[in-house]
Amino acid sequence: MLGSMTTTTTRDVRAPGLAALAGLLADETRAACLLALLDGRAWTAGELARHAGVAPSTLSEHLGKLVGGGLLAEERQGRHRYVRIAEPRVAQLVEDLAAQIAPDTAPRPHTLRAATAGSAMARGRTCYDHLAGRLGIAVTDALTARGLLRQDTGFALTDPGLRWFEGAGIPLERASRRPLARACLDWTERRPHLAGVAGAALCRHALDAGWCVRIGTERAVKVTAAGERAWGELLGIEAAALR
Amino acid sequence: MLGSMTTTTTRDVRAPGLAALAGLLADETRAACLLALLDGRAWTAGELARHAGVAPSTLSEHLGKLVGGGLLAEERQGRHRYVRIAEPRVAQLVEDLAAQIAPDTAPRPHTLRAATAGSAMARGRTCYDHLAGRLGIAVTDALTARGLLRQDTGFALTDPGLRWFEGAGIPLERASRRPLARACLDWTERRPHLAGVAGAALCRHALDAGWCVRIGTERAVKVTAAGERAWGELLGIEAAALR
DNA sequence: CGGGGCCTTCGGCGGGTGCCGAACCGTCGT
DNA sequence: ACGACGGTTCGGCACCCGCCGAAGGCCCCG
Repeated sequence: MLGSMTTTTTRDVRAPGLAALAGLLADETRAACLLALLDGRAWTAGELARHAGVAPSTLSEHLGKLVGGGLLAEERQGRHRYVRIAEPRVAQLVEDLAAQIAPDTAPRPHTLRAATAGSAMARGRTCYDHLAGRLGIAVTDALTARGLLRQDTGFALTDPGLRWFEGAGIPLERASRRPLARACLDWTERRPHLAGVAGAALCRHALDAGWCVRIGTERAVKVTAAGERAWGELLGIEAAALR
Repeated sequence: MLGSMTTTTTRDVRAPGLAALAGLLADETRAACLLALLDGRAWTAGELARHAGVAPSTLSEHLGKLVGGGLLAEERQGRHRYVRIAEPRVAQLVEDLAAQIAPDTAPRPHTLRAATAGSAMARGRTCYDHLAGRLGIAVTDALTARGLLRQDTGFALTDPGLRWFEGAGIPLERASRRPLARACLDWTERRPHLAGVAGAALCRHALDAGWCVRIGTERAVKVTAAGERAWGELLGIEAAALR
């Protein structure tokens, strides 16, 4: 990644790569794009322009930088330019960065519509490719309480945890360079939840199996009736904790 | 942290906090300062100015931004202004960011002096408050091979691992909000090594007990003769792996 | 084949910011 | 008490970069 960065430097003390990478994130419009793309989907340039509130021409230049920097991957289809986050590590980086921001610095919603949308997001949402919000926390806590996930000495699945995934019919790609389990700090709950290969597999399975459905066009997800049963049977999660 | 950031925004889609935080890292001079401060020590403003190759007045302004943004903490002593990384999570953020940069993008050393210093750094160094380089990898691998650290399902100490730290006389602060074990991606070896509370405690103990000593004014560390014995007895690390 | 939608390129504008040198202030040493 | 030194403030300069509108290209659809 970061293919287009110059390496010309007089002193090896300098860090052009680091500054250039941070520079890609250091613009409000580009940051808004990356946060929007954290939903894991591919957006068109026009959608992002309207979302960020800038002219299409302006956004086109931003996309050029983000794609050139390796943060985004693009896919041209006819007259549309679809763009998505290039790699999970990019999503992780944006998440980590966002988690550094003090909670009280985050803007509060003003309108009722934004408030209800916000509370839906707080209940449950996807964070790139895994579950977050109160739902993500509840699942992570349940895994931990049942001895399937270990958080007290780090963050890793246990052997019973591996068997649980197998028993639930959720295959885990173990050959991946990506870590099997990783902590992602939730920026509404300020608590870690399950990310990594296992987090992504669990989220995908929950959506495929109809345990959760996406609501609206945002990242928010809702637990279905079937989901309440499944989460309860498999992890002993109370239905009340999912609402 | 990030106390001085404005929250005035017309749309909650915007992410002024994220962009502002990234903006602090998006300058070559500031990035050079942060990388230098990754040695965990406190530097004076003048040292940093000479290190970065800019006028003292210029660096003073940079320090104002970094301190104001909560990334650095300062301590005034007489006519000196000592500055250090404010919190471990800031160091973690810089490490994560640096790890994103492609290895072949990293500048290669030009002079012989830089090359030898580079190889000393590659052998062993500190990464903020824990061990890195080949030494850090060797220790992490040895912990993993002995079943004290689990990397295959995430990154966490095992129960024998907890007892090992106790038996070695290395106390672990368990009440901390900081994770006990965390993976830090080494940017010379491109492999994870032990960070977090356990990594910091192990590094501090290794320096206190004389297993390692700092060489030069950089982050590089060297394994002593006593260290070779200790690493061998406690973790079965071959002396050859430490050189 | 023509029209409209999506995107990109280009020119130009304005604001932000990194940089320096000069002047100033406080501290430490002599 | 004086000078040296480290750090800061200020003014000014130059550059970079985000923004827009206008114009053009490309693709799809009618």
